[in-house]
Amino acid sequence: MLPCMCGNFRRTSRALTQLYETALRPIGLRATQLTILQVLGRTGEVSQGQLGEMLAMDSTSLTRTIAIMRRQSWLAERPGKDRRERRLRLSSAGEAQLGRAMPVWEKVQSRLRRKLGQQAWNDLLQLTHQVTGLVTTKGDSL
Amino acid sequence: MLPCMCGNFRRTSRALTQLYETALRPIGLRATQLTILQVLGRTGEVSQGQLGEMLAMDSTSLTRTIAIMRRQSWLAERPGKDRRERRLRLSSAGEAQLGRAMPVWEKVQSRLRRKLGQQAWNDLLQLTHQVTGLVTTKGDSL
DNA sequence: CCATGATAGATGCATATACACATAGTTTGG
DNA sequence: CCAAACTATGTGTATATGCATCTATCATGG
Repeated sequence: MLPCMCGNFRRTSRALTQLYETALRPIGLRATQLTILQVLGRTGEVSQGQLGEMLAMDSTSLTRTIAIMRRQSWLAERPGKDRRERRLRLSSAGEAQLGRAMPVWEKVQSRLRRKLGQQAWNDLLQLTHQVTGLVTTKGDSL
Repeated sequence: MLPCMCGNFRRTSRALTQLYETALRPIGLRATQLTILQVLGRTGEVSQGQLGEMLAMDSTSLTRTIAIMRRQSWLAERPGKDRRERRLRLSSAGEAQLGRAMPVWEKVQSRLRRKLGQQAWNDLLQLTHQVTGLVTTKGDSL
């Protein structure tokens, strides 16, 4: 058991990413890309900066990932009233890709949930969410 | 709260990585590199493949990280009896770097533990370890 | 001992990701 | 209305990471 919380999370993320990406490989989707499709599917149109905040990801990092997803025609964008903004949403091809991904994703989720047990599963979703909130809160004394 | 366990872990990893790397930046150490120093400090000499297994990381990915750390002279290596293997250990400069990193790391760990509470902290270390084990076990029905 | 198949690590390629810095557009005090 | 400060995103650069594939070794059955 690594004593470092960060090292632990990074290791588990690598393991989970391999699990999910192995399942998603046949439909040509990476873990990050699935997350973006899922978030946009829920929220509708958001700016790149808002998306970065929701994902705890540097919004300039999203520039490259979005470019890749646009090449696949999964995303549509338009400028906002503030013309510096890129407002992003799923294209119809993006909705279709999300539709192909969901059954695969649900199967992986289910198998993992069964292995872990409902209690540990719920605890993990809650705790990881809590940590993200604690760590990303502005002005915290961390 | 993202519904995807993988997406959740990846997001929390990004947040934690920023927290830890901000603290480690003054001594010029990345999160992955700290983990490798800590593991080698504990285990002594191991092969690249063994290290990859301990970190749930593709051992060929380690080739590049190890090269970077060797440029900093933090690692020493020698071939094993099996001459395909690279057996790795900390150099004295690596031990010194680990020594510089530990107080910084402990401070970040403490602050986060205080914020989270001892119970959540322990639960997280245990649960993340469990997930890693479940997901990386060979021949699992996942 | 040798041909075969298996394994450890190296390399090419692609994505993920952060940060520093450059740019364009916005906001605001005067 | 304008200059200064601020903000959203793009770009250059570096590390992180996985997979396919290649090479050097090793292990094993004849």
